[in-house]
Amino acid sequence: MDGLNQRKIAELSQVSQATVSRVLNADSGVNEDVRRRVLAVVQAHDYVPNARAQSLRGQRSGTLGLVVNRAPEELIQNTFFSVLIVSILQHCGAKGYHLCVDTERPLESKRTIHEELLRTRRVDGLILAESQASDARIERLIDGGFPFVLIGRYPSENTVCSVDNDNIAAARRVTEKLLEHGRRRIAFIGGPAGIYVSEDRLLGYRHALEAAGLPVVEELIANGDFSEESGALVLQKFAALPEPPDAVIAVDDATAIGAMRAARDLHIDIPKQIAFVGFNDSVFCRYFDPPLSSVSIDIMKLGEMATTMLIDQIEHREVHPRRCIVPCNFIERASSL
Amino acid sequence: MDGLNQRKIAELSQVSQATVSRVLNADSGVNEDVRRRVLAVVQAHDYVPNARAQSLRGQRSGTLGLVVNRAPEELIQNTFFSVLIVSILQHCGAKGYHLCVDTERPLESKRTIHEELLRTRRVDGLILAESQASDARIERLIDGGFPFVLIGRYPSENTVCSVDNDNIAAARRVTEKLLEHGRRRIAFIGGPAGIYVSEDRLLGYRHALEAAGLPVVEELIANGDFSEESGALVLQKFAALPEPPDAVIAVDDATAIGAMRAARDLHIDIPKQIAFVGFNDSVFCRYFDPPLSSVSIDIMKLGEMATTMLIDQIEHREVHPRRCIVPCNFIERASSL
DNA sequence: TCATGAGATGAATACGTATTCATAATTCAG
DNA sequence: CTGAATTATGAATACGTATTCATCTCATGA
Repeated sequence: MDGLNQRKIAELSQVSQATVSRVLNADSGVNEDVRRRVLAVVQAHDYVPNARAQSLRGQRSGTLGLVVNRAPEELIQNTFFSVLIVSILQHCGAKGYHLCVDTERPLESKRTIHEELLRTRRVDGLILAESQASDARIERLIDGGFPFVLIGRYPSENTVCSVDNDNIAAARRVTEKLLEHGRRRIAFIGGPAGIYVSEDRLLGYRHALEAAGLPVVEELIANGDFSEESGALVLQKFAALPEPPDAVIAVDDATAIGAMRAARDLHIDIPKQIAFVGFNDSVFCRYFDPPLSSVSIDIMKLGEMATTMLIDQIEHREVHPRRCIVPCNFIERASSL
Repeated sequence: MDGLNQRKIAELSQVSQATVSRVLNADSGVNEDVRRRVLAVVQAHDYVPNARAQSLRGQRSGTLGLVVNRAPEELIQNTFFSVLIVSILQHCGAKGYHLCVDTERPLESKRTIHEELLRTRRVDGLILAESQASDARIERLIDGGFPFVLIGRYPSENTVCSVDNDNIAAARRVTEKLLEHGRRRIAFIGGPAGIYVSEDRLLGYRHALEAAGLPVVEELIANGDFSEESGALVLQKFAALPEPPDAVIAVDDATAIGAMRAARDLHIDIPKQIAFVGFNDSVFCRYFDPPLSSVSIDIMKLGEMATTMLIDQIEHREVHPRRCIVPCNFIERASSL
């Protein structure tokens, strides 16, 4: 154990504790001899200042919080989360912050993790990666004036700092591309109702069809639940239609792959009879047969922007656009050519 | 902003700050009326104690540190990391701890992240997920008497708390299984030299061969670097041998898949002419053609044990076995049948 | 020579909590 | 009814740092 503090260093250096603090913080106005003497003692005893005391005194902890409010399975399956963490971690480190990660506590505890982290002053700000963001908890953060950045979308966008993919634009681009390739009955498989990612992608799909003067056929729009099974089920329904689709855009790679397998099982030729496109560009997309086209999301960029925006807020710098959009990249592979 | 503290609550409740503290900490010896009065004020003003002050005063931060000392690419590619975090997160939460994640800082900063976190008292203990653990930094942690748990292996095992897979046993089991299936020239593709995971798995492979009375053929043992390319390269060399292998165990799924693709490109029949087995049981294993056999690692368990052991140390409980081994599970798929 | 100011340093204080110590109020045994 | 034991509470202190305020020294200029 240490038991070492500035007072001890001060004694050993024959100066006051205040001077030790000044030396350590590179404060001006300390005699060169004294500075050297103190530093010598500090080094000799390998003294390290106590971060707890610093954060109590300094009113900042130097720690950012990341709240991941998703089901464990989702966190594990999806690389989104790990890439996000790595990205945030890198940028935190570069700017001298630490990162505290938490998931929402179960209902048992009254206090939200947001409060637990922010209101107790454990962290200086929060990055929220929530599945559904429209939430009373967020209102409380706004009311409290706490610095936070939302990854995703939020109804009142000008109030809240947020970072998001250009889901709408990306889905639109994918749809347009499929139209270019001559596909005419393009279907869409979303996630559960209310998930904004799914809604936005559906919106982009609609936009593209409307812009092309094509009807939006409601029977070609279905909901899954981000699982392979749900994709397969939906595809079977699609295949049973009098006029089955000649292309499927899925909200998710897993859904896309489920649908694709179902199509293969029905001996439907991919991509000749039907094309498939997923979202996320998961590692396994290129291993599939045929390789699955997918929309690659720049998660590293997402994390970078979120971190930067949050730190800007914390350090009272102007946060330029309150909402930042990171463009996606459509990776075309054999499944949609 | 809050600006709320126990003194203010005390004033409003017409008691002393000490009493407020006692009420909040469910201390005995406080009059029921007073308790109710204080609690009413606390709730009315939605007061939350300041964690910074608590940790300064209480000599504990209630936060664990997780240090991930690996290349960003590795963290992103491999699900190991994200699963580990999720697991640790869950068990931290259950026991009332928070989790601070950090990567090793670049060399620029003199101070190790270990020191940065532990010595500054930012966290109460550390979980180290390092690629090569044998390190002077660890010695310093031991000397300092800091609580920490190593994920992986360490030379002086009785001194250090560690959690690990049974890499040796698992590799041995895989090899034996392949022998059972009639494979006789089994090759092994490892990672870069010095990575203990790779060394342990190689050891298990050797053990199995020796136990079966078979020679360990050095030309069937090669090093990759956890990448597909390296797997492919090694396989091409293997294929060019006078007597090519009839099975390949790779240290890693990526390596295995690279090798498998190379074999396919050479029109070698899988698994008839050559079998493949990887490690990690990545999501994409089952999507591959043929589906890749792989050793599934119970990362959730790993995280649980590490967290439990660390918290036991921190709370001065006896830590039963200093080293815990989590068994792996061989998932056989078409690639090795 | 003295007043002025700059420069260096120590003393004191605040950050917000938990805990010890002292004290007042109450109870109990005799 | 008194002294001792118990209980409830407030005052004081410590955790370790950063910063303000006061003090002291020394040089400079008139």
